[in-house]
Amino acid sequence: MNSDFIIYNTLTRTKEIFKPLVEGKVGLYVCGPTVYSDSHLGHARPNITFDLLFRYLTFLGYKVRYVRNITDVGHLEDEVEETGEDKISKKARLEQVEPMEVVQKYMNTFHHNMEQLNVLPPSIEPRASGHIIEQQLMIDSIVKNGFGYEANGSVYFDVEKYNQQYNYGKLSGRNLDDIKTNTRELDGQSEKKNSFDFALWKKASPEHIMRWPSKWSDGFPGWHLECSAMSTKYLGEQFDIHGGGMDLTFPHHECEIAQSTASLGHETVRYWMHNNMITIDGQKMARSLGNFITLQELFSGNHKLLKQAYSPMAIRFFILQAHYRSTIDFSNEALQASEKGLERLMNALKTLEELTTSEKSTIDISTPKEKCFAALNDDLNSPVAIAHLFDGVRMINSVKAGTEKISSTDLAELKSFYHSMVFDILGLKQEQTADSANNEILAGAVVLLIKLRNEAKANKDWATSDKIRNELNAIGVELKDTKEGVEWKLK
RNA sequence: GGUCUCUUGGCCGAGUGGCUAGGCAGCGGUCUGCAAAACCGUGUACGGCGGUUCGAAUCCGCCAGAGACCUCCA
Repeated sequence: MNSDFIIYNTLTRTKEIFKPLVEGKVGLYVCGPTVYSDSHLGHARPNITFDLLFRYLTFLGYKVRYVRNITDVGHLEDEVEETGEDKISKKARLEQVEPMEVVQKYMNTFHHNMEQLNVLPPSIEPRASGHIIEQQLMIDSIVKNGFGYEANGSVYFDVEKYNQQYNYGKLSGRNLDDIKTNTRELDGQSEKKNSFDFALWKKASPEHIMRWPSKWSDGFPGWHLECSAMSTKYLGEQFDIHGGGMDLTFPHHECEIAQSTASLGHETVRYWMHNNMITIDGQKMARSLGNFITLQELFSGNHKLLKQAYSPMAIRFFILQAHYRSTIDFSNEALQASEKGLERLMNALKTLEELTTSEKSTIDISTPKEKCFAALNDDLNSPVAIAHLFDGVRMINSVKAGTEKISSTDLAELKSFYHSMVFDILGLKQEQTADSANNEILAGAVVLLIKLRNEAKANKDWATSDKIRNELNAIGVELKDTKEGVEWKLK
């Protein structure tokens, strides 16, 4: 690549040329899910966005260490109850359910869903529960440096003191005075010096079952701490990119900066990247609004808002068709449009394998290619890259239709470009509809029926030929009469 | 209430001070026994009102509407 890769840095609010800390290597940390319930449509966004980043950086030749955590401690207790089928008494429930059971169950679901979406696994997937010691050590250094204080077995971060020396609010564009006047006063915060101080270590209440011993109390780490501790552990005291959803900017990422700075004396992250939200009818998806759709429901179509099932690839394509920093509004219409567009793109990839070549090309294949990469280099602009991919689709179809010609060298280049862009970078794949054994039997039967239909056609017995076509269509096999003969495929 | 963002053709969505993506849907045509697919042609959209400018949908102001964060959140 001869042009620079540019990314938007939330910290500076500008697009910056990406320069890794170490030549040829990239350290990438992304906030992963809290595994207390099924993964939902919202989880698809950051994971696909940063999967694209991971894939593209890799394609550019970087050796990427991608760390994405699993949050499996902290506020888990409350959430377990909220999944509430019915109101089993708290105590009974806590006695019956091992928290790690909940964690394991939803972590498995998450992994399965990510695989369906063709999201590559990260290089390291650390769990907060496995890094309690690292977190405790970090608390030690924060306290030692004077930015943390103990109160009644819990440890809090002293935001006001930190802000005297550093800038609390630099990422989210807030200043402490505003926060002071606008933070809601909540009950039970009396042990904190200020309401905006946040917990580094929380003493566990008697019924809280996830707890670890410490010199302060039996308790659990504060919810911002894991990312600071684990990113530093695996990527070093300074690393390239930290990603996550926009809703994490404040307070989560702001607190991460404060913790790391308070502990190490300097910031760790060079580029902050934030993906925007998915909305439904213009509103963020939330349990309380009743517009919450899990990935499982999306793939099966089993939800009142869904008119049909949507394949994982249709969801992936839908998300890639919007820029990651824009909100994207969910609707059946939009998803159906993506589904059809994806089909068109994937058909063109099959067509690419069947094209006949000519002496000279009448098309310029370098244009879509260059524009595609230019788009990705410009802050990962996947929608524009896809637009240029469709320009190429028109070329491919024109060659097939015979209105344009392509040389063998151009065809080879075009194939290689489409394979890299569509499969390796965008991470799309042809969907499998049946296993290969079934396919063989099915193919034999379909070929036989096509043969019978051809005989009927030869006799101008349109009733029979249409019947065969319609019946096959009804069970999911689509026939097309082309100049080269009859083509068929599973719908 | 505070901070911030957004408002693009039927739908989704890029982009940008003049050369005005793309997908889906629609319409007309070619092809076909018909259909499908494919191909060709077709839409001067940028919330409203002012201002700056030779020129703004793109910059500025005001108004209206929507949303995000401020509490767990992707």
